[in-house]
Amino acid sequence: MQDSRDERLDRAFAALGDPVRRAIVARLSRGPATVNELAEPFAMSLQAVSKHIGVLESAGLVTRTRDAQRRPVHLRPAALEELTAWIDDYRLQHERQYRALDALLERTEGKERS
Amino acid sequence: MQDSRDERLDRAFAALGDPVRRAIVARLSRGPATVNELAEPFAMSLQAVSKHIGVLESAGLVTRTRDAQRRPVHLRPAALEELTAWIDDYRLQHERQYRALDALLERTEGKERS
DNA sequence: CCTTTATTCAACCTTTTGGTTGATCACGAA
DNA sequence: TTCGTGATCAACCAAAAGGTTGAATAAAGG
Repeated sequence: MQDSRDERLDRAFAALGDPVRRAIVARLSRGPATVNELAEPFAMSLQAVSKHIGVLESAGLVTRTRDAQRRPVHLRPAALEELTAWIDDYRLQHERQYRALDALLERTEGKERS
Repeated sequence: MQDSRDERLDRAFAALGDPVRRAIVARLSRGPATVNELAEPFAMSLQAVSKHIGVLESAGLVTRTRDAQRRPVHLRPAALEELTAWIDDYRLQHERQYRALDALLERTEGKERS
């Protein structure tokens, strides 16, 4: 599995595009949790939740450690940061673009009036 | 199609989990573009790109206007903002959580030493 | 009108995703 | 060693995603 920045973004954004996985991330923001704990709120098998965690892990959004038989899951805030960075990059570029356009229109109007 | 906040987030995050659609968003951050213009960089049919735009639109990330036969696509920065808001919410909560934990550990160590 | 240009609709196909169940593995406790 | 608990692996299935091609629609330009 290659791991370019684009591929990481693909997996991370796609991972968050599922309500179960977003709920898991939300839960983990309050601290690590085991698979059992994470599965508890959902009306689905433990295995299904385990798969969701696998998806989050391969997206770099969480890590798994070991504690006896348990496999506590931890949030990886750096991955979240990378996502906001990507979004803000283009959101702010768009904003700048519009400010520039407004300025241009204002100058043009000025000329037409004169 | 119901349109709860969760469903919008689902669609928006999932929409960005595709490199073609992220490239389209990146392009649109520099200003509106027609379907033809948006399709130009990709080695795929116009129809496929049109579908991608449809996905972005139903996620609320872009809007389509009309200009003669053309259907210029525009970025909707408010939707991007909603995504960063969601992420930052949990990213910051996680950070606070850790600061609180650190503080607790520090106090405990202090007691053990005394 | 007829043609060209820009785009969408529709049917279809293949791959991926999100779930299931049953078996297996890893560990701690008795 | 055996048992119970926590989690993963594997095989399978239905539904959704992402692409294709061909036909249809909308508007401008001869």
